[in-house]
This record gives sequence, structure tokens and C-alpha cells, in this order.
Amino acid sequence: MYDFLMSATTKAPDHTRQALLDAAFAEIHRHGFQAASLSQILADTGLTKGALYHHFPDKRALGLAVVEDVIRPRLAAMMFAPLAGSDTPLAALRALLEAKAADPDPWVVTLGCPLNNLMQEMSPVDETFRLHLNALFRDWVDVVSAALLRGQRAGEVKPDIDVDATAFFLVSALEGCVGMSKNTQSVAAYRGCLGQLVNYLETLKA
Amino acid sequence: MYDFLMSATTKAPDHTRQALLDAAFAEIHRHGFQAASLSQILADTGLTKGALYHHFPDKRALGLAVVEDVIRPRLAAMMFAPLAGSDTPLAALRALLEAKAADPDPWVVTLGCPLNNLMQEMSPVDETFRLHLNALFRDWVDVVSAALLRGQRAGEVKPDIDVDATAFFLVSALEGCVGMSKNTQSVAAYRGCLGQLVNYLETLKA
DNA sequence: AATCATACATACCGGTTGGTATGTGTCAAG
DNA sequence: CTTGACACATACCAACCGGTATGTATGATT
Repeated sequence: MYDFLMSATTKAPDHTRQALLDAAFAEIHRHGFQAASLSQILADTGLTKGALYHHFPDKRALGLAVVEDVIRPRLAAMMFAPLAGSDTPLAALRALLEAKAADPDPWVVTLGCPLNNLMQEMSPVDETFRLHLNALFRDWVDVVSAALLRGQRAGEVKPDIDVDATAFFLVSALEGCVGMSKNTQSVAAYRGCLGQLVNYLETLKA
Repeated sequence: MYDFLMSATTKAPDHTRQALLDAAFAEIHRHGFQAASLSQILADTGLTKGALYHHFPDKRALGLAVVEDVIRPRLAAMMFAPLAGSDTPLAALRALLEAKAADPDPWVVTLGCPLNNLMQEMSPVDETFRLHLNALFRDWVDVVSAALLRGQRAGEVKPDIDVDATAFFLVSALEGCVGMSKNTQSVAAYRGCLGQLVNYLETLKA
């Protein structure tokens, strides 16, 4: 808030770097990576190109840092944590989806999932980007898959399903729902699609 | 008279316009609309800016024409036609998905669904684009919804499901599967995700 | 034969982009 | 007290962008 006072007296490189990451995250979320303007990011932060290129070698490195240092922690907190160690993944997933339906993040409905946006845009364009994004996506699927496996052992999940394929489909369908809601620009569509996903979860019960 | 005999040197405005649309479609499919380069489109077609701006007032109009005159007919032929008039939509959808799994379009796996790509990119950025894309998406959902309704009346589909919400989810999940397969860059993931979608279809049977 | 709209090609423009080279103030170490 | 690395700011650049203004060959109309 009072950055201009601090920068006049004290150096805070970590804070500067984080400010760049946050502004880059917002700019990329709005316009995508390729259309994201470095000038806009600098205007938002009140910094200059000197600061940006001191902390990051180029635009791509900034984008990759956003993936690893912003998107990954957010996703871990929102989607991984609620499933970690749960032996009733279907109940946990249902609670998670219903919480999102009850209190939808307006940024997600209007701008979509940051991870999915970048995957759609960058996967065919930049292999390094694709690998980083795929690793994050893969981690997500693995978290769901592991939870489903524990659910099978605990008797909550049908024993004959392929947990990995199911987890892949679950995450894919969720991203699909978010994406379509973004195009429709309505929380009603978002809720409806999440509701159908909950219905699908019911079919996985033992 | 006898226009079809005219050589390449004579003027063929319809052919020129179609060539621009085809090249624009390919360029947009690869790089997205915002990153699509008009210069590249002109290089691909061997035309110049004079031709482009004679047929289209600006880049946006070209993009919208691609949606209406290229993507819409393709989608109608591939996804709408197989469901039109069918009283057994689950069987028809299953056949459609299994055909795609058996013979996957490499361009779709590597570059994604052109409609979905544009929806993800342009919906938050350009309202006119969003409306055109949403109309097309809505038509798709309505085709599936109408088919599911006929399936209910014919006794193939469970009578207690919300056909419109189900259709919305089906299309969303399909787009999600395509998107995730694009990031994974593997036909195996594509097949697996489509297989799970077929499994979901089974749960809709009466 | 003269006219005129069509269907392009050519040349050019202002603005923005990512990126770089250099300057400057701060601070910690020697 | 000096030195030097760090953390930026300033100024600048070539490349590319979408868009425009103008020129020109063609074909149809009158």
C-alpha cells in the first residue's frame, strides 16, 4: 500500500518480485499470456522495465513463474488440500463443488480457470509452458485419483472403476464446466453444470 | 457466363474470400485470434492486404466470418447432423464418441476444438465475439437437448433427468476432455476421457 | 468506345510490442 | 572511506502489428 515510501528508503526485492507476479497473474488471467502487455503490468505495479528484467530474464520466464509461484499454490490451497488424506472423496468432492456453487468466484465465472486458460492457449504454442502446465494438471489428477483409491478401500467408491481415468475425466469435466460458464457469462450455468457433475459423482458410489 | 472455366489469373472473388477464410481459420486455430497474424494469413494465401480489406472491413470481421462461415458448418456436419432426428440419442452419441476415439483427428488433439479455443480466449475480451460463439454453442446444446427429449419419449433415456442441463454438461465435459487431451498431447488421454464420457452416457439410460 | 464499379496490389503509417544498454541510488563488506 | 554488488529507473530500439491511401488491371454496362 505504501510501496512508494518503502522504495524511497528501503529495498524490498522479494516484495517487488511478488508484486510483479501478482500483476502478471491478473493481466494474464484477463488477456491470456500472449496478449498480456508488459507495459500494463508495469503500469499496474508502478515499476519499470528495469525492475522487471532484473527479476526475470524475459516474458516467458515471468509467465512460467506465474504458473509455479502463483497458480500452483492457489490451486493447491483450493483443490488439493480439501482432498488430502480424505477417505470419503465423493463426499469431499461434493462438498467442494457445492461450496463453489453456493459462493461462486466471480473472477472464475467471467475469466475462467487460470490453469485451464493457459493450457488451452499455450499447450500448442510453447512446449516448455505445456510441460509445466501439464505437470500441475497431472498433480491435480493424481490428488483426485489417490483420493478415489482411498475411497475404494474405505468402501465409499465403487471398486470396479478405473480411478485414474475417472479422476482425469472429473477434472476435465470440471474445467469444461468452468469454460462454458465463462462463455455464457452466467453463474446460473455455472451452478447447473456443477450440479450435473455432482450427479455424476453419485454414480461412482459403491 | 462459364465462370467455372476461368483460370487463376482471372478474378474469382468468392474463391479469394474462401481462401482467406480457410487460411484465417488455420492461423486462428494454431495461435488464437489475438495472436493470429494477418501477414501470415496473406503469406499463406499469396494475397495482399488489398484483397483482405476488400472482403473484410477489419480483423474482427474476419474472425467473426470464420466463426459463422467455417466453424459453424464444420460443427453442424460433425456434431449436429448425426443427432438430427434420432430417437436413440444415447446410442447415437455413443457411436459418435466411439468413432472419434477410433479415428481421432490429430489436429483436434494437438490444437483443440476451434470453437472451444475461441470461447476460452475471446469471451472475456470481446462481447460481440462472445455472443456469436455462445449462439453457436447454444445451438449445439439445443441439438443435444432436443435429441435427449426425443430419447425420453422413445423410452431410451431416463424420464427424470433435466435434458437441457444434461446436454449442457455433456457438451461442456466433451470440450473439457478435448482441452485436457490437447495439454497432454496424447491420443491415449483423448480416448480415455471419451471412454469415461461414454460411461456417463450409460447412466442416463432408462 | 467510353464509363465505371469491382477486385485486387503496392506503399506507407502510427502505435505497440518485447527487449536492451546504460545510468543511478542504496547498502553491505572490506 | 572506498569499493562493488544489488535493485532498480530512464532512454532507446528494431520488429511487427492492424489499418489506410492510393494505384491499377479487369470486366460489365451503357
